[in-house]
Amino acid sequence: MANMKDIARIAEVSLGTVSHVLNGTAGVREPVRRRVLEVVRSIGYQPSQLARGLRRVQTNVIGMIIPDITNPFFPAVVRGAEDLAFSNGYRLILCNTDNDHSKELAHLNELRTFLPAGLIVIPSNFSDLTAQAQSYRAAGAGVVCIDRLPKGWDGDSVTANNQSGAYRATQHLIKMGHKRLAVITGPLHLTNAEERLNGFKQAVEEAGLELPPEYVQETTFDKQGGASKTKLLLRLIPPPTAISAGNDMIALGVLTAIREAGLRCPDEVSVMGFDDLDIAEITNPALSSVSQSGYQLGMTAARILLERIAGDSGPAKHVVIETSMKIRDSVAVPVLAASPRSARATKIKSKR
Amino acid sequence: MANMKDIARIAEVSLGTVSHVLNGTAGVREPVRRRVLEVVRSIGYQPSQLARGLRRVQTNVIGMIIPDITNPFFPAVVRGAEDLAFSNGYRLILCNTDNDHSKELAHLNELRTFLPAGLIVIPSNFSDLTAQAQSYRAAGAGVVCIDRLPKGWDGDSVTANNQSGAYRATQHLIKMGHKRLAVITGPLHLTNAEERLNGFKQAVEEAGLELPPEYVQETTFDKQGGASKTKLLLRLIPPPTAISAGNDMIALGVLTAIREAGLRCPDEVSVMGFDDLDIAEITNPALSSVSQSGYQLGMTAARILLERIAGDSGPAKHVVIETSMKIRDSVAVPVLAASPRSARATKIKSKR
DNA sequence: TCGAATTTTTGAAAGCTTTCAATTAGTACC
DNA sequence: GGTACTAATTGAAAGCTTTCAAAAATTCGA
Repeated sequence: MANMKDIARIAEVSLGTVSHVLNGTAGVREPVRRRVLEVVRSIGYQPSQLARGLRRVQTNVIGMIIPDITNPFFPAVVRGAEDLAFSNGYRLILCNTDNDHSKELAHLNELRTFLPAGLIVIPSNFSDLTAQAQSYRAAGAGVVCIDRLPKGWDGDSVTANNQSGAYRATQHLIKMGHKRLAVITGPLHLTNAEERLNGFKQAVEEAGLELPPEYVQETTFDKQGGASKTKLLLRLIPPPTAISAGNDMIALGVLTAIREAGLRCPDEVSVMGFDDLDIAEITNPALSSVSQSGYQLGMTAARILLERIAGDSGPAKHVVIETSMKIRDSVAVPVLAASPRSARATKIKSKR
Repeated sequence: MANMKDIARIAEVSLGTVSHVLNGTAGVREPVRRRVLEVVRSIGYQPSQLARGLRRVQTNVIGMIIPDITNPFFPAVVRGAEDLAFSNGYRLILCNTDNDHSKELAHLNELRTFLPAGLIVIPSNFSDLTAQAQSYRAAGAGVVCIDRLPKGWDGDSVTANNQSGAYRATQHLIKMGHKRLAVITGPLHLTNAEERLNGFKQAVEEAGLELPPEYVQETTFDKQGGASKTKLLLRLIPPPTAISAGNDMIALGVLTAIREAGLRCPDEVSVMGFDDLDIAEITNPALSSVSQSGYQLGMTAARILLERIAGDSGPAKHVVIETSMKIRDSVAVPVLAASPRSARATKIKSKR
């Protein structure tokens, strides 16, 4: 591959001049500039990112660390980040941690040796990111934490307004007439799961409703967790008439478990999701959910990172992205009978 | 960050020796070796991937070029590749092309300057990959093409057995008693779409059934395409009793359009998908589909690439991954009446 | 114990860019 | 046309590693 030395030779200028033309680091007389550019074009020269990065102590790489690209919420996040990064000349190195903090650590240590311009991280369980980020920042790289925050995080962050989203979703259930609301949360050491639970509790308390401890179940953010906890909830006496799920994957499990228990959603049990994944439209019944834009999450993180790279050294930024409600068919007015199990279920059309 | 010079100074050896210890490129006497390793450990040294790549003319980066990570089939592919790459010390740079060959070209040109060890590519529409791959290979980088192949591709490839998958799926429809089979294919300039169509046709011909040209519809690989072509198919006289979709996203649109036309699946129209995405379990009715493992696709590509990196310079490899049928509820025995539209639909349980 | 053969270790160069101090060219003004 | 500037250009060093030829150390056999 051609290098700057070739350009310099052919254009009959020095190496330094070629660099100045390419980077605009010093004034270059117009005819010379044109001559160099012409050679660059004709030869199809592209600067070595390695040599450039080595010299500048910074590459055009952004490390993106996420739990698992296979989880349907994350691709949009990655895409949002990639789009903005790409259009600004940056490239993404994608790393999956499977929520394993030792895998995360391995990625963090390895990525450092690429001298990335920055990192966008969805922290793993019990992440040690706070300490690691310190050394990245010392090396002049930005670190933006998204979706959920490790404990003690004081750097830039982009998160959804989980609390208000869950709060409004729960209000919706209450307005529909539900009095016995249960919640199946994600792992509560994750800030997003915790915030959603807080939003739920806030709405329940404000409405003066009781919340028996058995009505709050914690599990993993997946279908299986949702299904097993739902089985448990439906066996309680009295059972809840509505279940608020920590995310859509959990909600998927809830729907399955309701069906397997011989009950019908929304006739006998209402379900509310969170995330508004594409699948929410497809489930039967279509899932009402709190919509948060993963794409915007990722893109905002990239935007903040680019600002940092451009030199912004102001105080930490905490962007909170608002959610919106997507009302579909999984929530209805509850059956009035004390024990819905024995009640003659009457189909009541959900309000749209 | 510490560098090899520091190690050499502290361990009281030369730079070359440190390198030899780290890479095993020359015999180093045991006590010396231990001394160096001890310093490396205590200082937490990690080699600069940039300097190493620059010198070796090859980095531990693999470029992964795909149409769009947001498309539900691709995350598993990426994950399969990442898992094997990561465990062998390689990192993935992820690039989305949106099936736009100029965007693909931009990525290909830019990636080159990272001196990647190789590329895994799902080619875009009208991809110019064949020419580009040449120059990558000349630079000692492997290029593996997956999922679909650009025209004239003669390099390594990993694809699903699209033809046999579609063939067997269509046989299944025929065995269920369908005589009027329609197909909605993806863009036929994509080899995978074409192969699936061929498999479909093969089964139809072998069964001695007629295939009116209007029963073959081509569209994009998405919901919308599936929906609009289905509307068209259902207006034909006579309409098909079964529709084979080019992939599950198309099938999703087919299901929606059937419902919107006031018909029922599988009672009045049977539907067969391709890919067996996670959503296939969720649709109503659950979608019968041809299952292909994206994870295995990605992982196999990474395996071949690693073999190439390790020095294998044998002839091009063409791995074909077998598919399997996932029978669910979207296919049933067709209603016998000549015009299903007017027939009194009788629910017939699909065989499992 | 000596010389030859082998193994270890060393030092410098190369890979490609950016950057800085130093040099050269050009401009403006008298 | 010459001086005092300013602006443009140059050349070398630095960033960190690998690799190769050469030098030094060790081993082996007699």
